[in-house]
Amino acid sequence: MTSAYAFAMEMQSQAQADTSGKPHGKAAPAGGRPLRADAERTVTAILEAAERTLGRDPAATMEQIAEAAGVARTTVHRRFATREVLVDALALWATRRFAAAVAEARPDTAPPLVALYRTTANVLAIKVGWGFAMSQASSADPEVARIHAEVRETCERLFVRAREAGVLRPDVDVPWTRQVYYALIHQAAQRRDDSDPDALATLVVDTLLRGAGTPHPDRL
Amino acid sequence: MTSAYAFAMEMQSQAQADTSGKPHGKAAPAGGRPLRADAERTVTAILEAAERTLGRDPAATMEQIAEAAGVARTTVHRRFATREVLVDALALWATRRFAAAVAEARPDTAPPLVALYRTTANVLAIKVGWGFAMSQASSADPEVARIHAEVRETCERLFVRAREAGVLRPDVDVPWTRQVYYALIHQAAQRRDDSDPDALATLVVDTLLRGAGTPHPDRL
DNA sequence: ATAACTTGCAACACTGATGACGCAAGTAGC
DNA sequence: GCTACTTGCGTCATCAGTGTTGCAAGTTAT
Repeated sequence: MTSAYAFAMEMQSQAQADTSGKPHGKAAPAGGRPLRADAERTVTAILEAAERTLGRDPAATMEQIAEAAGVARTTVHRRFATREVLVDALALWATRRFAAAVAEARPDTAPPLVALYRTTANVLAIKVGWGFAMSQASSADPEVARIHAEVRETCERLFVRAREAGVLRPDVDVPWTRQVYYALIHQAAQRRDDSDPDALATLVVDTLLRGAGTPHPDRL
Repeated sequence: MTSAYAFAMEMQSQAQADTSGKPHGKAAPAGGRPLRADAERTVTAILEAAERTLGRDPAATMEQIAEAAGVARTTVHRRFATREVLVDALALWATRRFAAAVAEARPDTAPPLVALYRTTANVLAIKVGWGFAMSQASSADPEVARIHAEVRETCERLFVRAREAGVLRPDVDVPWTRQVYYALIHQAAQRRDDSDPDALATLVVDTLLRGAGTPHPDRL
C-alpha cells in the first residue's frame, strides 16, 4: 500500500458527521485537520488490519482488529469512535479505489472489448485484498451507495455499447449480464492460487462471452 | 411448506450431540422422542421464521426470530438450546433437501444436458426460500459439510460426462465451471421477480453454455 | 376428565463487546 | 530542547444478547 493517507483523512472528515450518536457521550475526536505522521501511519495500519481481520471473520472484535494492527484497542477507538465508523471508513476507502479502477479503464470511450478487459483486470486487482470492504456495497453510507450505483450504470452502458458493437448477442438481457459479470469477478477473486490479474481477467471475460459449452451443438 | 416435521425431528436428535457445552448448565432438552402436534408446529414455525429473519439479517437476534415465529423467546430456547444449535439444525434441514433435489435429477445417469437442466431447476426451487440456510455450507456440522462435498463431486462428475458428450468444450476447467455454475444459480436465485423455476433454469443453463457473446466474432 | 405436555411471562445471572477517561511515557517536528 | 501530539495501559460504566428457571394458564390426547 502506497498512500492510504489522503483517503484515510477524507474518511475522518466524513466520519465526524455524527449521524445520530447512539452511544453515550461524544463522537469521534476526528477533526478535519492534518494528523501527525505517526498518527497517519496508525490510521492506515488500522484500516488494513481491519480489512484482513474482517475478511477472515466479519464478526471479528475491535480487540482482534487492534491486535492485528499492532495497537491498543483504545487507540482504535480514538481514531474511529465506533465500529460502524470504522467499517464505513473502510467501505468508503475501498469503494473509491474501486470507482477509480473502473474509471481508469475508460469504459465509456474505449472500444467495448478493450474496455471490458481492462475494467475486469483493474477491478480484480482491487477486489483481491479488499474483499471485505467491497462486500459492504450495501453500506449505510449514502456516498458508498451512490458510487456503487454509478459504477453499476457505467457497467450497463458498457454492455449496451458492446451489444451494439456486436460483441454481445443482440438479445442479451443487460441487467442479467451485469449480474453474471459481477458474479464471475467475485468468483475469480476468490481463487487464492493463480492470482495473476491478467490471467484472471481473461478467464472472466472468456467465460462471460463464450460460456462453457461447445460452439454450435444441436442443443435441446 | 408441507411437512417439515420429519426433518425437524431428525435435527433435534442430531442437536443433542452437545459437542462441548460452552454455556453454563444443560444442553437442549431435545430428546429423540416424538413431540406433541402443537410442539412440532412450533418447531417448524421457528425454523421457517429463522430462515426468513436470518435471510434478511444474518446477525438477527433470537428475539427477532422468536417474534417472526410468533413465539416467546424462551420457547425458542426450549427447542434449540443455543443459537448455534438452531442455525445448524436449519442448515442440516436445508442441506438434506438440497441433496435430495440433486439426487432426484439423476445427475449420474440421465443424459448430461437433461441432467443439467433438471438439476438446475430442482436446486433453484430449493434455493429460493432457503437462501440463508444454504449459505451455511461451511457449517461446523460435519454432516452438512459431507453432504455438500458429495454434491460437489456429483456436480463435477456430471460436468465431466457433459464434456465427454461434447456438451462442454474439451478444454474447460471443471472446477472453475462448477464454481461458475454455482454462482449463476446463486445469482438466479436472487431474482425476486420472475421466479418461475423453469425459466430461471433455462436462463442459467443457457448462460453457462453459451455465455453472453456473439457466436464467432473475431475476438481479441 | 384428567394427566401430561406446552407456552407465555417475568425475572435473573452471566458474558463479551463497546466506549470513555486519565495518566505516564514516548515521539514528532519546530 | 521544548512543546504538542500520540500511544499504551489500566480502569470503569454500560449494554445487548444469551441462556436459565419457576409458575400459571392453556392445550392435547387418551
